[in-house]
Amino acid sequence: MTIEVPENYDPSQFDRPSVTVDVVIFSFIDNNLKVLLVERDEAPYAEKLALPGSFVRINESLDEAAARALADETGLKDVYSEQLYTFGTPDRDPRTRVITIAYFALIPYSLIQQYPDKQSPKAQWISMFNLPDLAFDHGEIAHYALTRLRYKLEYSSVGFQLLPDVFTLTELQRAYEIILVETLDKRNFRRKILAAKVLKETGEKKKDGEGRPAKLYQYRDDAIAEIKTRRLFP
Amino acid sequence: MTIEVPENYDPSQFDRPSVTVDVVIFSFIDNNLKVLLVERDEAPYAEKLALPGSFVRINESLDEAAARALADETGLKDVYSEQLYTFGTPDRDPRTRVITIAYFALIPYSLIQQYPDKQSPKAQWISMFNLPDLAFDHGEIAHYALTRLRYKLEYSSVGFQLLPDVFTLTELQRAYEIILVETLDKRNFRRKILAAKVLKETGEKKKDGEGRPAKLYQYRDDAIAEIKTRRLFP
DNA sequence: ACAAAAGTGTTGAGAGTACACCCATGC
DNA sequence: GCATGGGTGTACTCTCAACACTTTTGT
Repeated sequence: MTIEVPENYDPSQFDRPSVTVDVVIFSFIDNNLKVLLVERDEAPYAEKLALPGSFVRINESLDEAAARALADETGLKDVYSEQLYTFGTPDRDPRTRVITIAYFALIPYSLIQQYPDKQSPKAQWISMFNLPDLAFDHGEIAHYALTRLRYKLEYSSVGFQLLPDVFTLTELQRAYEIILVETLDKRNFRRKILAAKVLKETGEKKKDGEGRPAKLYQYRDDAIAEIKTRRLFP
Repeated sequence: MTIEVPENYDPSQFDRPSVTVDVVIFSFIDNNLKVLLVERDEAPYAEKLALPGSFVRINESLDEAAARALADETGLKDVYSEQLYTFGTPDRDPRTRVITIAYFALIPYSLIQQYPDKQSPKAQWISMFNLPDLAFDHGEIAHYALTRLRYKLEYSSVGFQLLPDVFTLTELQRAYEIILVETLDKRNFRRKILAAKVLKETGEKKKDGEGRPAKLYQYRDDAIAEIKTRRLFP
């Protein structure tokens, strides 16, 4: 919704900043890390892409606002999401002072495919490694989220959240490799992921594709995703 | 000119939340981790202690607002400070909707002692291990900051920021032990701290105190405080 | 000389890393 | 039977963790 404001509109007359949430929604699609972006059709930055976001309503929590923004664009609820950082330089939105609490979320693309009509027609999935200029400081926010995602891949095991319900270890490894931009040793990767005990075999095997069929795994809901790293002090 | 407004926009009411910063300021005083708290003299929570904080002004960044809040209570500028988390449940302040961006800061008590008159008379240093009930959700925020501090002690080496300009390794170890609530091995502690190359000897020795005089160290400004931990994947 | 705190090395265990071949399936 | 990707084990290295005695000073 937009309203008309006078020519002499002066943002500083509002002594309260506006508060929004913006969500960096990642998924792994076509062997690529993609982020969900929406077209803006209002000034400023019309025709630039932006992160999905929303004003924080007066009676909802920040987490709720982020979940709502995510659901508006994807139709999904109850996905992995966490608060990222709060961005609030005075000039990040040229219209008025806007402080945004950024979130990041990981969703399996299979859920989107299941209900394709629930995804907003304005939303599109763009490769994180080939981002266009985004509106506001959203490019910076997206890259901050990527850094956080890489960091989390290293000390926890949230990688599954980006993949379909069932997947092979090779597919999981491929996702790690593409996001981290490096190759990993197959045997060591498997040993560590399995040692973390966050996966369970489904008993099924992947039928399509060439070569020997791969075992299919899924995430154990009861598992704790944090992998203990060595501590600095014992 | 048009601007975007919330979907539930109602011009007759103020639908913008207030935005504040609150700062958890730690120092190590009298062999204890202490946090700087201020007396409130207005309702609600009059006579309860609260974190130092301030409304975010319309033309200052969040970092600037936090630095200002910190300087108002301590007289100090340019101290270690970072954004912690943003708290925004609708009822955290009973008067009105207030979203607060929490920061945490580490300062050496010696700086306070140097200019004692610059510290606000309303401010007091309270043991983090014996906190009274604080106003709003400030108790929760302070404990969140403690968790972050402990975590940072383990993978980086920010411990010095809590100590005077020069200190002995035993004093530094004592601080780690008290904050982490565990005893550390003296030889292993020294080896790791020195291997991180964030300290330099001053050449001086501590003269007072009993026993053999200890070498005095200070922080190397050019050092990088992050200690590399083992990565999950090579 | 003794009390008090500073300072210093070594060894065993466990995790990390590097590396190459056999297996199951479809065509 | 061969092409394709799946799956497996082992040896070396390095960091971590545990542990006790000597050194320097003041009294």
